[in-house]
Amino acid sequence: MAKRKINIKDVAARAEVHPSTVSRVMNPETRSMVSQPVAERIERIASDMGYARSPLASGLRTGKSFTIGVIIPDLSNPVFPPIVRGIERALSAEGYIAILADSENSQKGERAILESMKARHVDGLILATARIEDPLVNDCVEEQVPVVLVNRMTDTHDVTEIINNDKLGIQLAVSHLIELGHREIAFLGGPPDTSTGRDRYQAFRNLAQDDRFELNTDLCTACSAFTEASGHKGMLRILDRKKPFTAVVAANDLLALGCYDALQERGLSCPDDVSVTGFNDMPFADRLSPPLTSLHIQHDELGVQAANYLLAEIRDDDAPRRTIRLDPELVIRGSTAPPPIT
Amino acid sequence: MAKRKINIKDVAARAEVHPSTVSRVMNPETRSMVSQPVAERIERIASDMGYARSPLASGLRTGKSFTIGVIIPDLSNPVFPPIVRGIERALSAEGYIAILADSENSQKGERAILESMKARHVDGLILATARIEDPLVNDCVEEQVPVVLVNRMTDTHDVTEIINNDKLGIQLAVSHLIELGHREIAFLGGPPDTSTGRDRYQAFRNLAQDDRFELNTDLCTACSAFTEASGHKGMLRILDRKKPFTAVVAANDLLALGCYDALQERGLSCPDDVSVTGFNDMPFADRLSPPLTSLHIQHDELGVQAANYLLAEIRDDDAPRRTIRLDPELVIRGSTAPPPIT
DNA sequence: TAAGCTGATGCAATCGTTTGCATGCCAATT
DNA sequence: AATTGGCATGCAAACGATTGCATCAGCTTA
Repeated sequence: MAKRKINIKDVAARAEVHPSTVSRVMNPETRSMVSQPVAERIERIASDMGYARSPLASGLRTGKSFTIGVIIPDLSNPVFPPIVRGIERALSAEGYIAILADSENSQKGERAILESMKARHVDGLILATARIEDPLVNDCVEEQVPVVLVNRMTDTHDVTEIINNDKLGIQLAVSHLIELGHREIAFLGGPPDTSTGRDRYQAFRNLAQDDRFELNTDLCTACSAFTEASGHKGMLRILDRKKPFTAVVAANDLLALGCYDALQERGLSCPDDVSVTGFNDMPFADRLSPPLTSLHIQHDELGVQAANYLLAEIRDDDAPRRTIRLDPELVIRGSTAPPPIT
Repeated sequence: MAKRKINIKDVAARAEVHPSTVSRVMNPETRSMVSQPVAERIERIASDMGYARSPLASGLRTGKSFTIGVIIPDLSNPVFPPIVRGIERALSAEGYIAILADSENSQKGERAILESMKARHVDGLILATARIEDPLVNDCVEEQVPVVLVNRMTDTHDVTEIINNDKLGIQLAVSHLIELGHREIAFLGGPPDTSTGRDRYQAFRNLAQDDRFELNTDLCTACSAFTEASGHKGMLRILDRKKPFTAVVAANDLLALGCYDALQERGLSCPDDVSVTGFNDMPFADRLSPPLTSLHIQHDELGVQAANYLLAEIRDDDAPRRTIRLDPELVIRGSTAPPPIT
């Protein structure tokens, strides 16, 4: 026989006080309104009876749900699980929970998810799906739903963003290649409608202007998604242009993997013929063949900070919006080596 | 100016009917109670006004939340993201959402998460954390919270479980090794308090009894967690016993990776000196060095089925509990080869 | 034509909390 | 001694939906 769920009234009855008094005791904010001895007694009785307050009911009344929506473009991209984990850990420490959805990279999916989350009265949202122009973000801002972007940013609005310092990352990768002696460097870019796609490319171009190496746009291409397949196709495009190069900077590890495949198909060896750098330092990057030189980003920390800033905005409407950039670190592994001697 | 959230009363007022009528129209179950023309009019007005019903409020009244709790032991274990994805996809197709939590392999964490989820009135739970003796599962069963286990099973209760066919998996791995000519096979097992740990070991032992090869318990060990570090330590234990062997069956890919490390430390080459098989066929297993021969399990499908069976149990209290075993497939890659010629 | 039925809709209580306001008490102030 | 003030608590109306029951109109049927 399932013992009936006990509620605030049961506690009140047993303690011979009014339910509202119990409510005040249970809520840290209002706890001070009730006298010490009464509060203590109620607290004891409540825990004796195993009282647990119903977030549904209180949420209904207060409009808060202690629930955060998290939308991820693709959970099978290994960057995201650690971020989600960080988010989840930071949220649960504050009594919030995460409701997770994977949009599978579809804008339509995102919209549907967003609606469903708003209907559920999430207190805020963490989006890892943002594009440079993103109507979803607009909607949230307009409707005053607190939102924080993680890993990607948007241009159109003043929103808190927790992202990686892409400029620094690309700098580190390129410097490393230049030090090894590379001068003809290809760039395998991400989708230009994402900030990670655009900014990494921009950083790459800007470096070239510093005349540390020459930019050859024939050696640059943008892939339509951050996937192996897309990286593979992109690399083939570059190869087909028949311009010489000795290194590839990929905007993401998965693209780098696609690049591995394309090189192999064309009989080129990495790193003997071509060096490759990735971006993200995904789990097990050290175990790939060859182990991938990549930029380690602070996945967990990205998630943790996103969660914390979101909570700050939830608690204080006009907490300042900011853009936090976490610095990546170059991890040098076996996919980069000096260029072949010609 | 944020347009105020419109509710069922607003719609009722505009349509000049009673809120209850609107409620009936909005709910497919009761839709038939109201006459066609009125229903249509209400529906039109509701969508004109952009009405969205509040799951909180209706949940409060009905006791349902259309929310499912998902507890994962470790999101950084690459088996889980695809499972979570499958779960999430299947749930959202039916209007449910997933609230995700990572217990970080701690029983205490699990308990806390469970409480928080029950307080939030989840309609059911999917646990990927089950141990063979699992008090959490007991609690759920006792309190009649629908629960489905995924990837792991428990002995103590009659609960629906969606798991991999471990016996078949181990059979496939061992047969493969025997065909290659191996006779002295080591076993790197998982935690014996998990079904995946225990059953894989049991399957391994039973095969030995079929006298296809000889079981040598000196060549078998159990690791305390499904992690690389634990696999590494386990493999060193086996190596230190100085018994000859030419192959290792690991109960999980991460253990196999730890095994790679241990072998390398001792100057042994895989697969030239020792063949290794994994289990799970984690993403990028094909790109490891050497590419890992492993058992491909249907991650997505595991998740999808878990979600679907859970929904079935939610809708029908006494839907039968079952144990579904999905068959894995052996994927042969570069970590297995004939034993060295002596 | 009265009784009975059916189908559509309204009524009001309910789910479990929160919270602005009212109340009542006691101590302090003048 | 009367007024003021403050503190602790009770009261009751929300929050937004659902649902058993009542009602009522319009039919059928005897």
